Amino acid sequence: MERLRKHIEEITPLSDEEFEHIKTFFTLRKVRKHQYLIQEGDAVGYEYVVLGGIFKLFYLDGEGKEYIVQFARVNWWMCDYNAYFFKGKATLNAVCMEEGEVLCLTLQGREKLSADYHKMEHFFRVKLTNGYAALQRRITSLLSSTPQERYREFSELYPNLIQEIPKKYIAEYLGVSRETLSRLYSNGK
Amino acid sequence: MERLRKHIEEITPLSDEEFEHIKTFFTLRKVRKHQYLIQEGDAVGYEYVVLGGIFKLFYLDGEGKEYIVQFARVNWWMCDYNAYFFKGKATLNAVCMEEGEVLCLTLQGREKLSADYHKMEHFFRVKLTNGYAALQRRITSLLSSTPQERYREFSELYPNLIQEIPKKYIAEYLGVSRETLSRLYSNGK
DNA sequence: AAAAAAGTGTGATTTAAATCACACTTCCCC
DNA sequence: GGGGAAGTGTGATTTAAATCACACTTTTTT
Repeated sequence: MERLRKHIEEITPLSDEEFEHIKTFFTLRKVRKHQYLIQEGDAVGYEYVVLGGIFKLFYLDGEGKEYIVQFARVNWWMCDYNAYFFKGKATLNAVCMEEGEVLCLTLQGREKLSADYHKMEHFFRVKLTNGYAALQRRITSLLSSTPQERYREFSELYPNLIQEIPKKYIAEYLGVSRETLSRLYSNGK
Repeated sequence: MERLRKHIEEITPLSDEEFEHIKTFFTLRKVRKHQYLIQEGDAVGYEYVVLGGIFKLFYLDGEGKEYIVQFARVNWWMCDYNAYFFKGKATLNAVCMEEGEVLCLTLQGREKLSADYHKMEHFFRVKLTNGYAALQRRITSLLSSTPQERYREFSELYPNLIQEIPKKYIAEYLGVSRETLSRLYSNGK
């Protein structure tokens, strides 16, 4: 929980009492490899802040092919936000790729925290601001860049992830086949 | 300005005095066809709320090809948020496609409004929430859907836009060539 | 009202990437 | 520690979409 406090305080300072109350909205969950946090078709009760481990958020098409919308590591937030905010069924899946822990927050929790603490509303707004800007960049990249450029951008943005996760999944994130990705760096990148 | 009030009050009610003060942060600007609101390479001083007209936000690559990140019509917000929030140079362009009006808001304005009025911070958070969810869906679609599926999704989401803007630009939004898009609906969709 | 610019449909050709196929390696998990 | 699953590289083939080319239409501009 101390990690959560640090995370929030990167954006806004909290008093001890405030944090004592705020933290009651979060529940800790340990997650093992291959475990699902969100499953397509189910309601989405929580959003997740990663405390440790690696997760992927992905869409599964009719033929069983995966398309990775997001990876998530420590301090990343992860959810199928369409289902979560609008109380629909998940179209995305979230799975643990490397054992770790997450904190879970319900939508009511999020809204209550935002309503009760201007600070927390501010915190969420700043996080969303950053996230929105990042997604805008990702869209630009998906539209305009070649696979090799996307690979380069990715390795600059997440140099550590490149080492730690199978290239197969990086291909699924970049929107190319694993074979094409493999040829990108065996040939002259 | 009444339209702005209505727009904000879709999310949170405002007293007359509140709105009187809030509106001072916005400046009105009439925009003619082909006019730029944001130009690649420049600093991004404002974000824009559209009161009327149609706008496109796009990336221009080295060969002069356009890739449309977003269209914007009444009540849509539009900006190169990476440049705006992080005070960098624009990599995107925003241009008027059909004469109209926008309200302009500086980053300090936005932050001041958010700090002074919990309500406004709430308003911005809700707008970002919706926007984030929409971009998450767009990414899923760009990764996993075929051009024909993306075209169908687009025409369901924005049936009116389909009529009103040249198909050429819809192609640039969907990430296909205009020829391919043209063949999609001449053949059996 | 005429000229220019922008947008559109459709065929022919090229091309980048997907798919298929298979051998090899590494990672887990019983 | 051995067996199966998961991941990887590389060639051959197929395929969807980009590109090129051009005629035609519509919209803007002056």
